[in-house]
Amino acid sequence: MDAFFASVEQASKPSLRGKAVVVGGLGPRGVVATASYEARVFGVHSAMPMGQARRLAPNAAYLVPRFGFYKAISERVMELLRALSPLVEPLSLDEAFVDLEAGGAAWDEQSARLVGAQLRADIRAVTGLTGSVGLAASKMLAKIASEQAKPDGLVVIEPGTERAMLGPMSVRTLPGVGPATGDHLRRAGITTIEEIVEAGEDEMVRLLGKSHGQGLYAMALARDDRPVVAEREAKSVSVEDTYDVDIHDRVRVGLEVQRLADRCVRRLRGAGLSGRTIVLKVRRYDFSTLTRSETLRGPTDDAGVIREAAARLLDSVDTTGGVRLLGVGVSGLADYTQEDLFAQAAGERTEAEGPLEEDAVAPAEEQPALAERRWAAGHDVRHAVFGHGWVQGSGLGRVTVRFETPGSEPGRVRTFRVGDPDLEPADPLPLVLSRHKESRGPEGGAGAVGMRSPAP
DNA sequence: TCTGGGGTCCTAAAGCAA
DNA sequence: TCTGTTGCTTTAGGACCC
Repeated sequence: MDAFFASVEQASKPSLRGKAVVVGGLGPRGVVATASYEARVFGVHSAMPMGQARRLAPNAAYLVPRFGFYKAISERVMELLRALSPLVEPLSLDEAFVDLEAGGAAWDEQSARLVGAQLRADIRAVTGLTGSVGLAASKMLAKIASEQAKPDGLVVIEPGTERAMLGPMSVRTLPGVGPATGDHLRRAGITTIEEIVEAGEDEMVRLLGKSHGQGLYAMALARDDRPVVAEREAKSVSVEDTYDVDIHDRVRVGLEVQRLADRCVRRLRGAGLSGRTIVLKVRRYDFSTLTRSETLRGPTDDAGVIREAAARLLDSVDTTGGVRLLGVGVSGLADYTQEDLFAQAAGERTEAEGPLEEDAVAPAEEQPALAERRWAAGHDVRHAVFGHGWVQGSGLGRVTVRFETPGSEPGRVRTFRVGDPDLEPADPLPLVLSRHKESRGPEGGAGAVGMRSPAP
């Protein structure tokens, strides 16, 4: 999907169409999750600190992500993909590989193009959003093709043309080459994919190690036979929080770790999982990050056990100077939900579990944050008189709401008191009227789509 | 107002067992 | 019994991806 989060917001908010929209964390330490193409013109891009984005595009609309809504839309798209083939491998909410050959949906360039075009139309009809399709003989190439196809396009890489196409491209095009590897290669005089080929496999292994070196060399030759894998099991579950200001108080750090442990356990149990290895993550005031882990004798999903392990791990960490982020994770996952056989690993474990189930009441000091969350920028609201709208901004005891819906004209803005009883949070409205196939548009969008090698 | 959150995979060192 | 090799597990960190 093209600029997925931002596109969803533009589709639900007519007044934002054609405008610069930035979705991401709005706190003092937020980063950009997605920028609309209009915002990218100003140089705003994913992972950029929000403050920098605001300097570059001060007049853009800044919105908090609505993951639940994006997930629901993503589900609809994934359904369309699964109708094409049982082999669908989601990479994220807005991207997936599809093995069209395995599904019998396509067997050559011609049939693949047809499927891709129809898919784009279907996605447009079902979600109202556009996206892009990349068609090629491997996952790597399909991914590159889909990048080229964005926004709102379809690109086919024809078998036999791969090497010539890749040759002049930057090494950074290859999946797995990020800033560090890119720099490493550049210092060795390698900036293009053909230079990887010229350097040879041995040199790549010498530079990057066996696994990475061999992998990249193969990619540079357009050799990639990784299969599309439908169900990949989770290998870890974790939660983490970055705090608006560094935490110095050691007691508070301990409390936060307990809260994170509880949240982690809730997620773990929600997925019906247990795990053996508990991981504590600490990012300090200077952004240095360290992890400490402990492996139990058997998997657990017990809040007391995981809390205690996290607390023990924290004991071994120096937090003087302040802490910017804390995280708790569990890996070494096992599938059973049973009461674990080894809970006594924490021998003297008391039932000091406290209020775990369901979010305990937020501490008083979080009340302002709570009010802001209730009126988070971009979230939907309903007013008893003016109807459905969304929060444009809030502060100083006021909320500004724009009253419009996906199908309406751009709407009017009104301001209310934060405590106005006529105003309440609302669920997002569907982006497309739930019609049947007849309302299918001529254009559409989709995620990255892969196709296995056609027979030679 | 410098740098989110949720993951995956790889490497290397150290301890231990065969 | 001593020494060396190999391999597995645990731990810590880093790179990368969306």
